[in-house]
Amino acid sequence: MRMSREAMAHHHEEIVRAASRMLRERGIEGTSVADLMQAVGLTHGGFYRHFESKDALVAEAAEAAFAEKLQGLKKSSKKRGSVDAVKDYADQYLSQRHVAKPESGCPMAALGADVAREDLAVRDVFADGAQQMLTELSAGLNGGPAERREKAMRLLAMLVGALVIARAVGDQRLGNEILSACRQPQESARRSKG
Amino acid sequence: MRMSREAMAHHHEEIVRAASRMLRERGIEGTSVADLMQAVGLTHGGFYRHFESKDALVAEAAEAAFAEKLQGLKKSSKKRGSVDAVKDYADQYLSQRHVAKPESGCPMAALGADVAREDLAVRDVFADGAQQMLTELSAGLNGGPAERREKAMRLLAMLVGALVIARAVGDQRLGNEILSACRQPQESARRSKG
DNA sequence: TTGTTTAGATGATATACGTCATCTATATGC
DNA sequence: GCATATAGATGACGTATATCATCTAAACAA
Repeated sequence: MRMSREAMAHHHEEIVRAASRMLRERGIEGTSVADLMQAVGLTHGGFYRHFESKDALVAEAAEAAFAEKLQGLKKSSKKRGSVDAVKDYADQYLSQRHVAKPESGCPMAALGADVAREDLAVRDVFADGAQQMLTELSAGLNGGPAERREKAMRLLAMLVGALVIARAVGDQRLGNEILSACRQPQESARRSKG
Repeated sequence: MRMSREAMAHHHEEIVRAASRMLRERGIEGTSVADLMQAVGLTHGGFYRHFESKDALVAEAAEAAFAEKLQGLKKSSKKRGSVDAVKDYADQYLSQRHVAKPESGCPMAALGADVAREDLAVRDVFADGAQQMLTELSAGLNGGPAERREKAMRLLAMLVGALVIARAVGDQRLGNEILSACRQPQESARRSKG
């Protein structure tokens, strides 16, 4: 039966929210339209009134996942300043909790490999998200603009890679060792010499 | 019809080799048993004479992919020494060619996220492969044993993350920028001050 | 050489998937 | 209030999947 505009908008939101979590947890191919709709309390039939295709949903869901992560980092920056915010972000990023909860975690680590095989629309969302993330991270690093951007790229790459590896290896000891090796940034070399 | 022992061993090898490439290119869920067998010139029927399940194949194929990569790095180490071998490895790792050719590339970047959802057998293969890779990389870095291992972990994480991100973003410019930001190791900070 | 084992081919089964057609009950426009 | 548009439910279609049963021809053991 037909729903009100608000009800439909609400459903749309809920579908995207659920998808952004389910996709990160199960991967793109592991997430079925029917399962997703059921998770929202609907049946599969209405799906195509909201999205042109599954791919279109993936793009929206990825956007939502990035927005969620960026919002957190931006809020934290305003409260504690960029430097501490970035430090905190890295620490939380490299936590066992993040390893265990991909559904609320970084979309690049959870979906990066999958997205590499998707169409341009989704990959553009990832490019946008990565750019914004780099801007936010570089604000918390020191050096000139170019150097800060370079550092942000290296930091982001290290974070994503550490998480991917820690999740892939069944060995928790190894995973944790990698996380903690990456937890202290470039400063560790300097510190260990002191 | 029944094949000779050697013929069967040869087929087994070819299936694993093809799988190790196809899995890295298409992902685990994107690789079907039938497609794989067809790529080797066989039909799907014989598959279960070689492997107990698709998961068992994934484990063997992942092992083969790691072995291939480790062999290359070890050979290079013996020829040019560990330090140059690791530098070369990082440069090749962070190349457009590697971005474009996942089927012959790093299994961690291509399959890490998928493997995180697989059973322990496959994840143990990944743990083993990562350990060996870390040993090999640390030999080409400087510092005490503990520091070298830590550096190797940070390097490996950065490499994997850079590749995952570069592949995910459709934007080639951004991808290349990230690759080149990661290409020069910790030395870049020192260099830029000189 | 004969009998047995078996690798691979063929085909089937059961399940799952994305997408679409149709139906129904309700929200919206007049 | 009435006519129309439509969100979601139901069900179907076509395709794809992992796995298993059966068949057959060839390799191996005796």
